Amino acid sequence: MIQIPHVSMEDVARRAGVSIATVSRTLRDQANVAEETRRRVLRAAEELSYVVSPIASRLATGRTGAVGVVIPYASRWYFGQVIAGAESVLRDCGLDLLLYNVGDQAARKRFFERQPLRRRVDAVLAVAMPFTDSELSTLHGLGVPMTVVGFDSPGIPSVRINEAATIDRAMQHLFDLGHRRIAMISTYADQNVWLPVAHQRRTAYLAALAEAGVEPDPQLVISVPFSVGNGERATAALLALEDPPTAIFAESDELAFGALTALRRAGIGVPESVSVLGVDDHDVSQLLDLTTMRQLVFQQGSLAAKILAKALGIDCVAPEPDTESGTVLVPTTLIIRGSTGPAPHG
Amino acid sequence: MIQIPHVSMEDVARRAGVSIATVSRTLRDQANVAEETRRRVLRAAEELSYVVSPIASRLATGRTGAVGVVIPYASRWYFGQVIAGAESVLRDCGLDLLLYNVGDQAARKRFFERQPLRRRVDAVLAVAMPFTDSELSTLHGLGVPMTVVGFDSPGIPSVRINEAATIDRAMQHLFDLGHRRIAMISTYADQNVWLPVAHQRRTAYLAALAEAGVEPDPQLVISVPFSVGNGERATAALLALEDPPTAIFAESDELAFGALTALRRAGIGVPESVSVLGVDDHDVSQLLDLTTMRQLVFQQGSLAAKILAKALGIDCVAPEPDTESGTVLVPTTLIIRGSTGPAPHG
DNA sequence: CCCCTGTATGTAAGCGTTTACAGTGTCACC
DNA sequence: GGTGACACTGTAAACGCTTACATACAGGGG
Repeated sequence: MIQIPHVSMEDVARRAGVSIATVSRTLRDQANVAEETRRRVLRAAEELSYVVSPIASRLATGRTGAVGVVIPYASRWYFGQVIAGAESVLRDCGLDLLLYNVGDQAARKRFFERQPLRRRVDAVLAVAMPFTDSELSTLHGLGVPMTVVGFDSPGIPSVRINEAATIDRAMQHLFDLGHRRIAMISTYADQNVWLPVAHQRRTAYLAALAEAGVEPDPQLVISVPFSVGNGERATAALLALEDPPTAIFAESDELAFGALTALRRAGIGVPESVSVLGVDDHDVSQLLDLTTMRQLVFQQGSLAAKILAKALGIDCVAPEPDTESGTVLVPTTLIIRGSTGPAPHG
Repeated sequence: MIQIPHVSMEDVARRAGVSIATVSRTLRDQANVAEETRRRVLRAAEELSYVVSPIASRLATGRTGAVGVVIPYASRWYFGQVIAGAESVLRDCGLDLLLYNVGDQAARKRFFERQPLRRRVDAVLAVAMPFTDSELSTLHGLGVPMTVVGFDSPGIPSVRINEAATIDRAMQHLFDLGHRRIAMISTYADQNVWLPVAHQRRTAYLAALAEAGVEPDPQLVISVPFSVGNGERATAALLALEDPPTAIFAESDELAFGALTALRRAGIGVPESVSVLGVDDHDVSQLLDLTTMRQLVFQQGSLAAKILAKALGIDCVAPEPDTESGTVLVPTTLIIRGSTGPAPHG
C-alpha cells in the first residue's frame, strides 16, 4: 500500500502564491476572488491533484455532509429500491449515505443505545420502521431533520403510498371480475417493521368488503411472518378450507409469489380457478405475470432524499412539486397481468 | 428542530475536574488512568450524555472510520446481499458504510473523476465491478486497502466463488440426468459489470460440454443483457429452434426465472420436457422450485468486510480461517429442486 | 537523603479546513 | 490631494479532538 503524502490546502496556497484563505474561497466558488488568482489557484490544485479533506471541512463548518439511512432489512427488494432511490439524489447533492441496517432486535437496541448517528449525520431517513415513543425522542434528540418512507410518524415529513386507496383499488379490480370470496394474506407483526402497514392494509381490505356488501370471513384472513415461503404456506391453508377463496390478495408481491407457487403445485389454474393479486410490482412480478398494485419505491426513496436536501438548504436537484406538505403520497397503479381473471362460475 | 448545544470534551473535563486529555484517555480505554478518575470521567460523560465527535476524532487521528462500498446496482438481489453482509461486519467494527452506487456510465465516470472516496474512507470494497486499468490506478491512488467481491483483480484480495467449479457441478447434474442438449443463457456485456463472470461461466459451460464429449451448438448459447424479462425472451428463442434443448442453464437465477416463465407460458412441462437450472439461490428460487447452484452472497460481503477490518488493524470480529490468501473462495452448493429432472427420451 | 523509575495527569501542538476581521491597493470623486 | 467605497487578499481564531511531551508525585534502592 503506497501511502500518498496528503496534499493540503497549504501546499496549494504555496504553489499558487496566495494564502490558504484564498484557496478556500476559490475552491468553494465564493465571490471576491480575482479571475487571475482563481485561475492560478485552480491550476495549482489541479497540478497537485488536490482534494479538500472533507473531514476538516466538516469540523470547520459543523456540517457532516452525510445522511443516515436507517433500514430494517437492506437486502429485501423494497428496501434496496429505497436505498437506490435515496442514493441517487444524495450523490447529486454531495451528501454521503450512511447505511444502518437494524433489522434484528439486537441491532436495533444497540442502534438506539449507542446512537451511532449522533454528530455523524446532518439528517436521517428512516424506512418502513415504526418507532416507539422512546426511539422517536432519541431520534429527535439528534437535532437533525428527518424524513420517513413507508409510514407516518407524527411531526415528521413522510413519503408513502395511500394504503387505503391502494388496497381499495385492488379490491375493486377483484370485485369487477366477479370475485366475492377474497382471501387476504397479511403479515404478522414482528415488532420491527410493517406493523402499521399490515394493519392498514387489513383494515382497508375489510372496508372494501363491507362497502361491497360482502360478509368478511375470518378464515380468509391469514397473517404470516413476512418471508418468502410463508405466502405459500398461507395459500396452502386457504386451499384446504371447505369453501376456498376464488381470489387471493397478498399484502405484498413476495407473499403473492408464494401463493402462485402453492397454486401451481396444487395444480390449480391461475386465473381460471383462483386469481392472485399483490402489492409492489416487484421486479419478478412481471415474469410471474402477477397482477399487482405498483408502487414506485425507488421514487419514494429519492423523494425523501430530496425533502431532506431541501431541509438542509442544499440546492442540488429539481424540486418536486408537492414536497411541502407533511406527507407526500406517491400514486399507485393497478397493473393488470395474467394472474387475475373472472371469478369461476359458482 | 431543537438544536441541542453540543457538549464537548471540555464540558466533561470541567465537570469531572480533570483535563480534556484525561477525558480522552478514559474514553478510549487507554492505560494510565486511575480507577477513581476514570469513574468520575465516565459519570460526567454519562450525566452530560456526551458522545465524542467522530469528525474531530477523525481529523486528529487521520482515520476516517469509514469504508466505501462501490456497487453497480444497489437494488438488485445480489448486491443487496453483499451490502447487508458487509454492513453487519462493519457495524460491529465501528466502521461506517459509505455507499456508492455507480451503475450507469455517467455515475461511474463521475465517480472516477471526482473521486469522492478520496480522504473519505479508510478502505474500499468493490462489488462485482471489473475495473479498467485507469480506474484501478485511480483506486490504488486512494492509498487505502481494498477488497473485491465477485471477481478477481490483480493484486487485490478478493472474495468470490469458484466459477469454473460451480458451473461444472451444475453441468454434471444435468449430464447425470441424461441431458446432452443443454442451452446456456448468458449475460451480454454491458461494459459495467459481470463481463468476466459471464465469460468465465460460458467458458466453463463449454469446457464441461467438451469433457462430456458433447459437441457445442452455438445456437444454444444466448447472451442477453441482464434484466428480468430477458431470460424469458432468450428462452422463447431457444424453444423456437428446430431442435430445442432439453435443459436450460441460466447464468443467474433471475434469468432462470424468465426461463421458467417462458416455459410455463408455452405450456412446456418443467422438468418433464425441459429442465432449468440457475446460479445464486435467490430468495425467490425456492418458491419457484428452481434447482440452482447456491452461493452465499451475504457471507461473501461479510467476509470481504472482515478482510478489510483486519487490514485496518481493527480487531472486532472472530477471524475467518483462510482470509490470508489473496483470493477467498466461498463454496457453492447444488440445491436440487423440482426444475430439473431426467432428460426426456429421445 | 538523593536519584531513578513509574504512574497519573496536565499542557499544548497539531489535524486541515472555514470565516470573521483586518489589511492593502485602486479608483472615482470632490 | 484627500477620502470613501470597493475589490481583493491575508491573518488568525475557531472547530473538537488526539497525543507527544512535560510535570508532579510516590516509592524504592543505593
